[in-house]
Amino acid sequence: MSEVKVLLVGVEGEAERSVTETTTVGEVFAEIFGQDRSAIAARVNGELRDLSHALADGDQVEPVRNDSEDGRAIIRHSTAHVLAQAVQDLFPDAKLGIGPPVENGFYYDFDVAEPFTPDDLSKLEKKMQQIIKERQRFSRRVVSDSQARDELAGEPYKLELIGLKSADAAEGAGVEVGAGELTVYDNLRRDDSLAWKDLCRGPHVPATGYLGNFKLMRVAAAYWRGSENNPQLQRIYGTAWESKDKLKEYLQHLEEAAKRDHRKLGQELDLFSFPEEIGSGLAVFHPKGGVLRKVMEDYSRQRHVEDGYEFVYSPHITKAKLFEVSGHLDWYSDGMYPPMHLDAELDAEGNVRKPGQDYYLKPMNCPMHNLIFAARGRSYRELPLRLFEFGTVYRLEKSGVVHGMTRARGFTQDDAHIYCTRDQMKDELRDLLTFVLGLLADYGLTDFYLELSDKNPDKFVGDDDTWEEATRTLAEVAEESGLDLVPDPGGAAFYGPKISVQTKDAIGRTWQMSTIQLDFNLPERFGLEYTAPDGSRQRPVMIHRALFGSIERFVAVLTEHYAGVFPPWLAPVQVVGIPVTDGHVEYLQDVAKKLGARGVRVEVDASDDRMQKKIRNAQKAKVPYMLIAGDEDIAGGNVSFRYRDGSQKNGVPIADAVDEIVAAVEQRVQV
RNA sequence: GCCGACGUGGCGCAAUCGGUAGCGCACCUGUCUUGUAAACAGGUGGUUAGGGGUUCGAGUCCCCUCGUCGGCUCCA
Repeated sequence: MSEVKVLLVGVEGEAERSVTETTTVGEVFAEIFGQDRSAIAARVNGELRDLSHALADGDQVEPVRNDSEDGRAIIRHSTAHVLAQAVQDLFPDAKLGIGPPVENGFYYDFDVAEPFTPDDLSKLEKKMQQIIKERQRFSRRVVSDSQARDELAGEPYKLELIGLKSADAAEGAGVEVGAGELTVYDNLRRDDSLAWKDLCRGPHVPATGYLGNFKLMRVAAAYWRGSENNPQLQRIYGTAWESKDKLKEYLQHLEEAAKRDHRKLGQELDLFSFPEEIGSGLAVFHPKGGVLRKVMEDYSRQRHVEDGYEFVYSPHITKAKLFEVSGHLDWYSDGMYPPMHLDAELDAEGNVRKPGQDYYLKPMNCPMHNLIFAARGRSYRELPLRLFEFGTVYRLEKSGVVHGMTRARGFTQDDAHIYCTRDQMKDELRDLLTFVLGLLADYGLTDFYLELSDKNPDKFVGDDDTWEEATRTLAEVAEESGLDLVPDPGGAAFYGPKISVQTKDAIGRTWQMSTIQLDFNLPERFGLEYTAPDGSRQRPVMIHRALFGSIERFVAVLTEHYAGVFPPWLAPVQVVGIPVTDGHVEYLQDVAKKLGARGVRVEVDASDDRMQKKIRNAQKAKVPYMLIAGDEDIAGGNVSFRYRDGSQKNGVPIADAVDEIVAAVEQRVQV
C-alpha cells in the first residue's frame, strides 16, 4: 500500500497528513476527533463527500460539522430518505418523487392513491424512529443509466429524472441526479441486507443512527416538478436538526412567530378585519388600523413632496379600451375581475340595438397616469415628470393564495410613474433606490435584500434589445447599492424588468415590498411623446415604482416586524392616562389636553375598572406610554410613567412628561 | 385554481355513541374608590357560516355554496 498526502483544512493541529491509499475520510476523522462524531461528512477539494469516501493524493479535506449549514442539509436530506423508506414500508404502493433539504427541514413527495392523514404522520414518525434505531448504513454505489433504469423500473418519477440528469432540470431534483455520474444509495442493515434504496447524489450521514431529532410537520399537495400541468403528489414536510435542543428551539421559535402573525395581531389590536360579507381578500381598516395607515400615508406624502413628486388621482374603473392599449387584457386578464357590461340596449325582438361596452376594475394604475401625461403636449423641460397616487387596485387573486394583508384582492399602492429621457434614466433610478432604502429605514426596516426580475420568455411585450438594455441598467444601479442582489429569472412584469425589495414575515415567508420597474414598452403603446430642445418629438422612458408596494402588505410587514409593539410615532394610541381612582380623572384629562395640543394621540381610561386592570389593558394594547396620576402626583403637579417594559418613572413634572413623549414621536424612535 | 384540514355568541374554547348548546374574557347594571398586568355580584347575547338531505331527533352523518388555515401553482 502506498502512502498518499492529504491536506486537512478547518481542523486544529497538523495540516498535512500521510495516510495509506485506501483510507477513508471517516477513518482520518476518527483518528483526529476520537469519540466526537460531529463531523458527519467532508468537503474534499470543495465537493461534499460521504465519510466513506476514499482519499487520493493531494486531496484537500475539510470536515462538515452537523451544526453547519451543509451539515444540517445532509442531516435533513438523510432524514428525508428515512421518511421515504418508512412511507414505502407502510404504503407499499407509494411511488417516490423527490426529497430535498429545505430551509429548517426537508420534504419528500409521494404518489399515493389516498392523501396522508395526520394520523399517518404519527405512524410514519414511529416507523422512522425504528429505522433510525436499526442503524442502517447509507452506502453509495455508482450505476450506469441502464442499470439505474433497471433497478428503478417501478419508480416512474425517478425514471423521468434519470432522463433529465441535470441539476437545473427541476427544482429540487438536483439532490437526486447531478451533472456527473448517477449514484444509488443503499440502506443496509447491520447484517448487510438491503433495507431500501434510492436514486441520489448524496452525500449522506454514515448511518441512520446519526439522525433522530426530527418532526413531521404537515402534509400538502405539490405539483410534480412544479408545473400546474403535472399531476399533484403528496408532499410531507418535516424539520430535522443535529440535536434535541436545536429541534426544541426551532419548534419554540415557530410558536413565537405565530404570535406575531399580523392576522392574529390585527384582530387582537383591533387594527383591521376581513368581513366575510364583503368577500375574500377585501379588508376594512378599523379606527386603530386607520391611524396606523394614515400616519404611514402622511409621512409618505411628505417624503414624496420633498422628492419632487406631483400628486394625481384616478378612477377605479375604466372602459376596456384602455387595458387593450396597455396590453393588460392580453397579458394580465387572469388577474383582473371580470368586466361589467354597460349601456347595451335590446329592441322588442331581443336584437342588439346598441352594443354597449365593458368596464373593468383597474388592476394597475399605470395606464391612467399615461393618460395624464398624454393630456397635453409635453416639453423636455418638464422631465423627469413624477406622478404619484395612492392608487387602489383590484386583482382577482386565486382563492388559494389570498393571505391576510400580505395578499389581498383589493389594495392600495403608493404608486408613481416617472417619465424621463434616456439620459436621465440612470440618475433617476439611482436616486429612486436611495429614496426607497431611506424610506424603509425610516420605518425601522433594515432586514431585506434586492431581487432582479428579468423577462418571462412566455409573457412580454417589446423587443429583445430594449429588454436587454433595461435589465442591464437596473442591474448596474442595484449593484451600486451594495445590497445583496438575487436573480429572479423570468419574474418580470410583461412590460419591463424590475428590481424589488424582498422582506420576510414572521413565519419566514418572503414578500415583495418596494418595486422599481423600467418600461420602454408602455410609452410606445400609448404613443407618449415630448418635444426635445431641437423641436423633434421624442419618446420618454417610463419608470413604475411603489415603495411600500401595497399599504396593506406594508402594514402587515410592519406589524410582524414590531410584533405589534409599534414605535410611538406609529402607535395607534400613544399615551393612556390611568387614574389611581375616579377622583384623578379630571387631572389626567388636563394632562391629555396638553398632550393633544402637541399632536399626541392620548386617551384617559375613565372606565370603572381598577387601576391594575387599566394597566393590564393598556399593556395588552401595547400602548407606548402609560401616565398614572394619584394624590401624590397631583400634590406636586406631576405624573408617573409606566413604560411597555414594565419599568416606571415617578413624580415627573407634567411639562417634562409631555416633552419626553413629543420628542420620541418626532424622532420616530422605538421605546 | 389544485390537495388536505377546518368553521359553535365580539374573542378564545367545551359539548361522550346522533338525544335540553355550555364556560372564560369582552359587553351591560349595581356595589367598592383602590399607587403599577385581572375587585365582587348580577345580567344581555347563539336558527352552531349559509343552503339542501338522511333521521323520531343533527353542532355531530351526507351533498352544495361561502369563508378560514397549511402547502402547491401564480403575484404587490
